[in-house]
This record gives sequence, C-alpha cells and structure tokens, in this order.
Amino acid sequence: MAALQPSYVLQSTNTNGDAMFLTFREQVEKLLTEALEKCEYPSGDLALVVKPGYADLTSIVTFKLASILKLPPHEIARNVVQHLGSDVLVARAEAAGPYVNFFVSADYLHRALSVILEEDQNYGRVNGDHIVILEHTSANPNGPLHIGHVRNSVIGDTLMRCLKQAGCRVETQYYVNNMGRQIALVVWGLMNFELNGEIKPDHATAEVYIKANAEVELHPTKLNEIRELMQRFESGDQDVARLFEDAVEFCLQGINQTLKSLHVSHDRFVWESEFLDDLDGIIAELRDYGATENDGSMHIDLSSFGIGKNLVVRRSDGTSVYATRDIAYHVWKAGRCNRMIDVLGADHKLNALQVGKALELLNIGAPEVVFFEFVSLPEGSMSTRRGHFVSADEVLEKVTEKAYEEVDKRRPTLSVEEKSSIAQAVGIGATRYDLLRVSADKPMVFNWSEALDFERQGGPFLQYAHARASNILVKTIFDNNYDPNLLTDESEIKVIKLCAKFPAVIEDITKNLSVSVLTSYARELAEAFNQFYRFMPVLSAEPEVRRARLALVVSARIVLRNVLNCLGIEPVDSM
RNA sequence: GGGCCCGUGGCUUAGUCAGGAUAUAGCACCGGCCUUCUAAGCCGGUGGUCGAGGGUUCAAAUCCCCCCGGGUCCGCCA
Repeated sequence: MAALQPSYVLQSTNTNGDAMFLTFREQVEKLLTEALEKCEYPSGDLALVVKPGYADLTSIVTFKLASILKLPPHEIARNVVQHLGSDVLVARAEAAGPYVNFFVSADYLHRALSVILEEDQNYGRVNGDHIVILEHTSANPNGPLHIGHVRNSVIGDTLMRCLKQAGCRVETQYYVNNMGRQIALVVWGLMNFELNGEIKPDHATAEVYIKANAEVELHPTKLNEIRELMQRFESGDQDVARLFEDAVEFCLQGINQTLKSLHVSHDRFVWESEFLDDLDGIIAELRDYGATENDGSMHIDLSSFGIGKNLVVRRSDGTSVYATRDIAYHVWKAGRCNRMIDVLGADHKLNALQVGKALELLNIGAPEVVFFEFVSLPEGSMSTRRGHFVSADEVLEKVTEKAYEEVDKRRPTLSVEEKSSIAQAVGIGATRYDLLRVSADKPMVFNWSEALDFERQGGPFLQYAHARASNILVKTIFDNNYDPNLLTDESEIKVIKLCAKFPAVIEDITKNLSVSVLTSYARELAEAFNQFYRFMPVLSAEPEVRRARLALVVSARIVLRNVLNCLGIEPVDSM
C-alpha cells in the first residue's frame, strides 16, 4: 500500500510556467488583447469564462464592447476572431454567436502529459513565495474532539496540504487555551473527582469536566474556588500553574492521538499563557492608538469600524482577557510569516473581527480567516459541557468497522492485516471527504447513516480510481517511451485536460482558501479516469497504443495521488 | 431588537465573491453492462418556477431592495 506522504519538499518553487492550463489562459489573454488592439477596440477586462461543453475557454468580452461600440456582439466576435493570431497551445478559436471560443491544441495535451511525468509529486506547484502560519483546530483541552472540531481540523489540514502543494512554506499551529474558566473547571474537577484511568485521556478529562460543571451548577458557591484557581494562575502561582499545565498536557495527549489517526498534524502547539508577559506592552501600544481607561479597565472603541461594542482588553481588576492574549499571539505570528491564516468556527466571527481591527490599529494586518459553520446533531447543537456530542473517536471507530465489512465482502481472500489497513484508509478517507465536500459556510447535520454509507461518490470512489490505476501499473513497466498522438479518444482527452487543470485548482484554493472545489475536482477526475478505464483497454492494446495509454495511466495516477494527498486521503494501491 | 451566514429536484449538495450559451453531482427510484486491466465501477431514464416578491442589466441561482424560514453572535467568558 502506498504510504501517505506528509513530508512535502519545503524549498521555494519555480513559477507557473509548467502549469499548462494557466499558461494556456495567459496565451489566450495575449492573443485576445492583440486582436482587440488590431480591431481598435478597447482592451481591458477580457471576460474569460470556463464553460465545459462549449470550449476550453470562452471570452464574453463582446457583450461588454457592444454597448460602447454600438455594434451587435456577434459582429464584434466575428471581427475579433478574424484578427486573432496563433499559438502552439491554441488549436483554434471560433465565434459562436457572441461568444469567442478557444480550444486547446494537441500540443497542449502532449506537454501537459510530459510536465506531469516530469514533476511527479511536485506537480501542482504554482506560487511558492509565501511563508504561512496556519492555525487550526485549537479546541479547548477539556475533552475529546467532536465531529464539529474535526470539520475545523480537516479544513485546516487540507488547506495546509494545498498550500504546500502550491510550494508555500507552511507551519501549522494549535493555539492551546490553557488559562480559561473551562480549564479551571477541569483542574478543579481533577482535584475533586477520580480520574478514569481505563479510557483515553481526553475522554477521561471530559468525564471530570462534565461532573465539575454539574457540581458547580448544583452548588454555585463553588464557583469561588474556580475563580481563585484562575486568579492564582495569572498571578504566577507556580503550583497552580503546574496543575493547569498537567491537566492540559494530559488531555492534549488524547486529542493528538485522534488527530494523528485523521492524518492531521500540527508543527507547533502554542500555549496561550506564553503571551502573558507581552500583554502590558500590547496594552500600552493600544493606548497610543486610542484605547481608553475606565475604572482601571481598558477599552477600544471600534464604532468607527461599525462594531458597536467596545472591546475590553484589560479588566478593571487588572487581569487579562482572552482577546488581548489572542492579539499578542497574532502579533507574534505576524513577525514570523507573511501570511497568517486562521480556521475558526463561525461563532468566532465577531471576536475575530475585533481582534483583526485591533491588529490593524497596531499596523499589523488582520489575519485571513476561514470560517466554517457548525456541525450539529439531529437533536440539536453539540456541547462538551453537557456531554452532548459525537466524538471523533467514535465516528472513526464505527466508520472503520463498517469499511472492514465492505472490504471483507469484496476481497475475502486478503489477510486480516491487509483488510484492516484498507479499511482504515477507506474509513478515514470517507470521513474527511464528507466534511470537505460541503462548502464551509453551510451548516451541517451529522447523520450516522450517511457517515457510514460508502455507496456514494465520496472518498472511497477517489481511492478506487487510484487503486485501479495502480493495479494496471503493477503488472507492467512504463519506460517513458510513448507517442502521445495515439491518445485521441474522447475519454483519453478528457482525463488529460482534467489533469492539466490541477495546478489551476491549487492556485484557486491558495487564493480563495476554499477547499470544497478540490473535492469537486477530485470527483470529476476520478470519474473521467473510470470512464477511460471502462472503454480503453491498456494492457491488452497494441504495443504502441499500450505505451501511450500507460503514459496516461501513470499521469492520471500521479494527479490522483497528489489530489488525494492534498485531501489527506490515503492513495491506496489495492482495495 | 441589531450584525453575520444559509435557503438550489423527495433527501444531501456544486456553482454565488469576479452575472453570460443546455444549473453540478450523489442518494433514492426505473432500465441496461462482469468468460476482457478490481462492478467500491460504467451507460441510459424519471425528477428543478435555484425560499417569495420587486429592481438593475442585452443577460440574474449569481448584483441591489424588501419579506419569509433556519442557524449563529451581540460577557470586564474563553
């Protein structure tokens, strides 16, 4: 089985000269601009759109020009096409009514193949000039990750993989909230209840946390003990600090284990308490930019940004608030990268906006934030405190179990180890894909029957296409000697065209930070490969044709593998 | 009450930021395809007033206004 490749090369990259579709687009832009100039039409926005089914690239610039030139669009289109020059990547251009359609050449397809074979796992490099700090997950260490946290993790981890595929240097960080009320409750719970040593640390922590919450609700006077713990921590009491640290570290062990099984990793865990020493400086600086004092507390008026509420950056008792520590964290990050990206739940929108504005006041740009809406249960929203949640561990366990049944059904002769290994890969792939395919700003409802349903075009569908490609290649040797002119079937061209678009997809994601386009692209690519596979025999074809089709299979497998790696889904060779 | 987000076939969903030619897939349903590289697959079919109403535009799922339905935020919490 192919190992997932978490270690990407971190050096900076060449430019996008090898990204075929992007180069094609550039050439079309050039030809079109020249043609417009020859016609003495204004050339600004070329209005290029992608409309599969009609052409590889279409310009609708004629509509924009029509009102300026007082000419019908189709006449403009005809005239433009007549003045169009030529390029090796462009087979032809034609006016279809008002539309100016461009088609890729055979050369384009041939070059696309050789670029893929050449670049292999680096295929997809587009712009490597960014040094990125990407913060994601950052769940409070008061219990196990639930399926909502995992949406954050999977979006963040996939973004990291895409940015690295693009050639960026990326450091992922988990911001550990280790000094809040919730952690104080955990610490208090550990002092008052027995810890279950039989279960995973994060689950054991949740038990204690839930009990502590119930107890405090029953006897509100105990809140004083919680408050005292927090005050002693912030005033530098080493014994209390040790208790907090141990509790957090303990829970984090379990969380980390879950993340690892999801193929999610963090380069660095940054503890909130590390910024306590920076706060006086930050607050002083904010004062210079207009923060005002009131009864010893410190506020920033953000009404000029349309935020009605004042942001409190220091309490009247002198202690710090979360927002200020978050500002300090971002100031620190900003000094270490040229792109800050945070993945946050949509409930943090106002906070993030406030922190962003404060950072702008400090002349540090606001981070780019990817928000995602909640994952809820059919019976309502999840809550660690009330113990109402579906843990990631539970989901993974059941999904993997179900995957094993499926593997066992289809491949009864495999060994238990092989079946388990495939089941693991398929289960995790299905889970990650499901959380990624829905655009981040849509709320999701977690549903067991859907989570366990593999009869859909999800992660396993992609893995299956990859396994099919692998299965052909394992039976032969490809010597990189082939004639691309023999690849003329519609299904073959479709696969190559899609493969050629991969760098453009990666570029889009690094720009817009929206990962759901990758799931759509992956599905289309797998589908195209399956169609090719169904209609075009490879191993049994005539020697010349066989070599050409092998080149296609190798290329498609490279792109499928790179896509799967970006999605954090294991590209299996057999399933 | 105010801010932000969502509303696309029976169910789930792409596309909305950067308006253009037949609105994307899956599930479910109906009908085909395994002596040929793994059928977790392929081919075909049924099913849509893109929440409602106005507006802008040659052109609106996409932009603007208003309304309805759902989510979420509005702590000297984190």
